[in-house]
Amino acid sequence: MRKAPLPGHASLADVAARAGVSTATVSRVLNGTAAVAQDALQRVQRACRELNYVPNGAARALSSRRTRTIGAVVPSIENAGFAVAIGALQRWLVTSGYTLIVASSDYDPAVELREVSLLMSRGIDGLLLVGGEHHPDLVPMLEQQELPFIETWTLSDAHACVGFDNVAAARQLTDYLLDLGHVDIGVIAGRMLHNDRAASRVAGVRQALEARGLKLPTEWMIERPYRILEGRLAMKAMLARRLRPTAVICGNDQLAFGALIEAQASGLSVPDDMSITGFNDLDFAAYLDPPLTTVSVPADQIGVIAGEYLLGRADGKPVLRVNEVLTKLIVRASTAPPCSQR
Amino acid sequence: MRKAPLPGHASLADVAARAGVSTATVSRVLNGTAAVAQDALQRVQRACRELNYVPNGAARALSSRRTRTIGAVVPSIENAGFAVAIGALQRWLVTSGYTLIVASSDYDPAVELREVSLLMSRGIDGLLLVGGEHHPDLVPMLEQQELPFIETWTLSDAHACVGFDNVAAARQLTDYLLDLGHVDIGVIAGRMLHNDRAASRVAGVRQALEARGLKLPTEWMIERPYRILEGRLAMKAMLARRLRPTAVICGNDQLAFGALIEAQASGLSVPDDMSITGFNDLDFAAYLDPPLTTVSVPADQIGVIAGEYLLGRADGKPVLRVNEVLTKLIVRASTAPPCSQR
DNA sequence: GTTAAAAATGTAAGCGCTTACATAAAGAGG
DNA sequence: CCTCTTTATGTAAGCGCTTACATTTTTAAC
Repeated sequence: MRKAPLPGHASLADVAARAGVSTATVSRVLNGTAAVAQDALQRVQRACRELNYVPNGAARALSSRRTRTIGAVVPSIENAGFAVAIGALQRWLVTSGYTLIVASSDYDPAVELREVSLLMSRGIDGLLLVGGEHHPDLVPMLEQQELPFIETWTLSDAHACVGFDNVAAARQLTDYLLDLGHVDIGVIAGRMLHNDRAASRVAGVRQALEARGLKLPTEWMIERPYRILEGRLAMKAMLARRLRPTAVICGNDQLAFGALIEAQASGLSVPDDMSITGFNDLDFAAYLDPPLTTVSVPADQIGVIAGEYLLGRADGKPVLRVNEVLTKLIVRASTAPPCSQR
Repeated sequence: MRKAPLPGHASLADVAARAGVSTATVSRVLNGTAAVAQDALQRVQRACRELNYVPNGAARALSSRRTRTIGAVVPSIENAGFAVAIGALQRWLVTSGYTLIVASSDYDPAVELREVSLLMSRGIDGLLLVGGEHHPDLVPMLEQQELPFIETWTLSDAHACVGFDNVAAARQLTDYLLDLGHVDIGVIAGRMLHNDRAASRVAGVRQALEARGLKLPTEWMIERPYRILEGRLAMKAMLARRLRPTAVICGNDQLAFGALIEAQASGLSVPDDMSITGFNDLDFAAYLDPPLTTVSVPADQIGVIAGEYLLGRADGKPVLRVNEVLTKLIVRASTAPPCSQR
């Protein structure tokens, strides 16, 4: 049941026939897997052009057992950090002829598991995951199918990873505040359920505090989704407490943004009356009033390194299991010593 | 060369053998394409579970001639609007078992063409594009391969589309400013080269102006990439002019943000000394000081409708070629009548 | 009980590539 | 000029599914 030789949908066999060579030779030209004589090569290229030949990826994947596709499942593609990493990853992959499938898990391990299953049945050669906290069936499934994967935004001692130590980063930020003289420090964290990065950051704050004999009071610890509005609400709640902290560490820049405007709306001066910090150093952080002290995270590097790892694995090349990227404390004007110190 | 019956990598034939049925029956169970007896169905499901069966998407795509994958090529996945649309599209697709491949063109038609070629050769059943301005070879290529595609963020009279009339939206915004009494209106536009949305918005401003016998002076028309910093620079340049406008229309919220802080840094009061508007109504727009007057765009709707269209086409169902979504003028506090009017 | 129609299942031919392996052509060495 | 490599090309067997078609089993109708 050979199809009619329409100009569209030409197969490799059509190209071979037109170029007067075998399908094997055409395949060699297309993939550069073996030397082909000059004239044959040109005849094949010409035939491809004339027939508007578009390779059939499914057939190629089936016979070569490589899909040339990488999957990425992130909590939310709308999150600027993940979007940047995804963008960097894709731009890197395309230089090797790979495509990228993306999916969002909405911070739900069950959804993440389903998405990964779908990607696997669709066919991928590698997978990018965020964080180290997954559905219990996820990693066994990946290992059982021998699918290379890498965890991002975290450092793992079990799996391949590219990221940073969230605990240490938060500790550094807290130490900076402590060194400034702050003692009463509050936290507006992201939701910690199914988000080990958020949880680690809070743990880092606690560690730094405890190292100086301080504690994080329950009433100064508020947990909210990563949104500007939620930051406002959280700050409003915090300011309603009997005592208020002199510095508030926020889980990310959005929460900090919201916290900042709410503090100002309540008549507080930042940083004079209260210091506020963010995390991620998104584009707007430098332009808030006052400019936000935060921690920059090289999301693009994370994406690229994940790509290098995954393609390396796909090609059987040696790769590093653990890839640490550097975060940096960006001190701007939203932090200062507490009133009492001046 | 039958592979060893490892627990991983079981094929449909392995499942069939274990369940004591033919491969056709297994396929029917998996796809629900035909009725299967109760007991056979259960035996098959059990066998799948026991063998950890994962379907081979390449084989499925090859024989069924459907990849169950949609492609999306946007200018930049880092752009919040596109990220939202992509997220909404993916969440919609997954409910039908479809996956999404994404790629960024960086506002370059040549790159867009390459990305689309790559996606086509990898195999997709439909394609989302942004805007109506492409490389001349792009649409012919899609039509020749009979690949369903839809243009987004724009309305087209030639192709399928989901979006809005950028000219009309900008006109509405400008009319609002004109009604407020502004006569001296400047524009900080996004780069118009290879971005018909940006160009259309400027055209809309011009139309509204001309309808009242006004013009957009060259020195009040600045074109910059969509970034906060660029907005600052643009405003700085505009304020350096001999005469300054009483209102500045910015191509998007980022430019408006930058313009706003630069105006304030120069000692201007917004909106008293100058009105400023944005476009898109991103999350931060409502929280700027003053809150930004802008135009909201339902990016999530665009993504979902694009998904409906593409899946509809893939299933041969009737679909609407033109899908208009509604933008809305969001009046906040960054706009007011000009000084002279008060 | 017989027969026709409906329902369930099986058979096997591809889908369009890649890639061992076989074969032929072209150089190299003596 | 003939054999031995080396290089270029062809042959054909899958890759793991779907699906038209054939066959068998069940159910319904009379």
